[in-house]
Amino acid sequence: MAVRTRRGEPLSLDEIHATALRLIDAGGAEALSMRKLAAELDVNPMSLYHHVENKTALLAGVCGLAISQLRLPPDDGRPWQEQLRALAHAYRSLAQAHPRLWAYVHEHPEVVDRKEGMGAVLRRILHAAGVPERDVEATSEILYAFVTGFVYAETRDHLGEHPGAEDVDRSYEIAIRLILAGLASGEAFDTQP
Amino acid sequence: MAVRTRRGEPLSLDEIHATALRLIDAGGAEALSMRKLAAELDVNPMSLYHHVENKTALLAGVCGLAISQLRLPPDDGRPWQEQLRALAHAYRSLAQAHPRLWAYVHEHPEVVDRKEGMGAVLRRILHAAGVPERDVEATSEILYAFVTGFVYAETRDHLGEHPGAEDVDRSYEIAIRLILAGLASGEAFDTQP
DNA sequence: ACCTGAACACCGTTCAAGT
DNA sequence: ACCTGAACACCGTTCAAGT
Repeated sequence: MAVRTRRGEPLSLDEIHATALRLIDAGGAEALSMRKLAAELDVNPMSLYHHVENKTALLAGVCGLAISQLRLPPDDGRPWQEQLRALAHAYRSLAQAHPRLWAYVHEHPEVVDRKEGMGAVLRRILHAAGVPERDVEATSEILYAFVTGFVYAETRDHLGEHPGAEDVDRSYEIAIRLILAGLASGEAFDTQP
Repeated sequence: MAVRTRRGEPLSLDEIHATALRLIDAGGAEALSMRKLAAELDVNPMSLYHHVENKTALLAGVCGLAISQLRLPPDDGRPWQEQLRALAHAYRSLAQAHPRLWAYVHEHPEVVDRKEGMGAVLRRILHAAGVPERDVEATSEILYAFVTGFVYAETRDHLGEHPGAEDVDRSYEIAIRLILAGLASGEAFDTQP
């Protein structure tokens, strides 16, 4: 719409990422094309390849940028239940900020390193929650899948409409409590195979 | 590879669906193209449009076919825990039979009617589990998201490699037990907003 | 009725050439 | 160094024409 006054000035990676994110927020990652992005930047499509290896790398870059904005809750003295809530809340907030990008992240798990960041914090919390050492890793992956699955479904459902805050937040509260109660019971881990 | 002896005989919708499913099993829905499918059927690409409205409708058809193979556990007298296990098991088995198609289903939730089939059975079980009436619907969607999120992550992780049955099945068992224990505790539902 | 060939409007990406 | 135009190998789909 607005005519951009580029043309001449150098075209930075930051500018590419920012514009790509804007297009993804508007239409989803599947609607982003190198050619449309170039048009939005008022630049020849092929110029992009000077700053970015290919489309996959571009998308990975944008995802990495968003992921780096996840503020992981610190290891203060709070009970593990509160820390787990805080972590889930941080993740959900980020997804809600860029729901369409987050859908892409969920569909391309290879762009996020599960071993660092969220994974490490999750494992620490599960340890504090008394999960047996041998099950911490598996439980971490399970909870990651639960929370991402829930947030994916939630953001997808509400992409068109307004939030409808009331019901959604109650759903979220129930989901968190189900997980906390399941963990606290300890019943999930007493197998002996 | 093998030269098909079509050409002349009429080209049925069933044949199209079956061949599409085979291609999806091999390379995923994103690798399926109308042109490749036509080549595999030894037919002009445009002939497909005589049997199918477009690519989206074709994929919806294949998904519907797979979904219809879900054998929902009957309402026998078993305890709700066992029925929930059976339902989750049925869903997971189906996903494991066609993991790449199932990824597509997960990424396109509009192709499955959440109100019927699994949803109805889930709600019945949750009712039997003592979930308060007002929370049955929300809890059903939460558990659906949890299970699909887990199975999606699981099948995606193990698409290349062999199952590695031991660890995976233990993970699955922990996931189920977490949910069962969370539900049984009743702690998720005693809010008063 | 069922199939087809040519064509249109898109893609991502390579490569040789321009400044 | 950075950008570009033409070209290649793909897409989904429309439409008028063939049997």
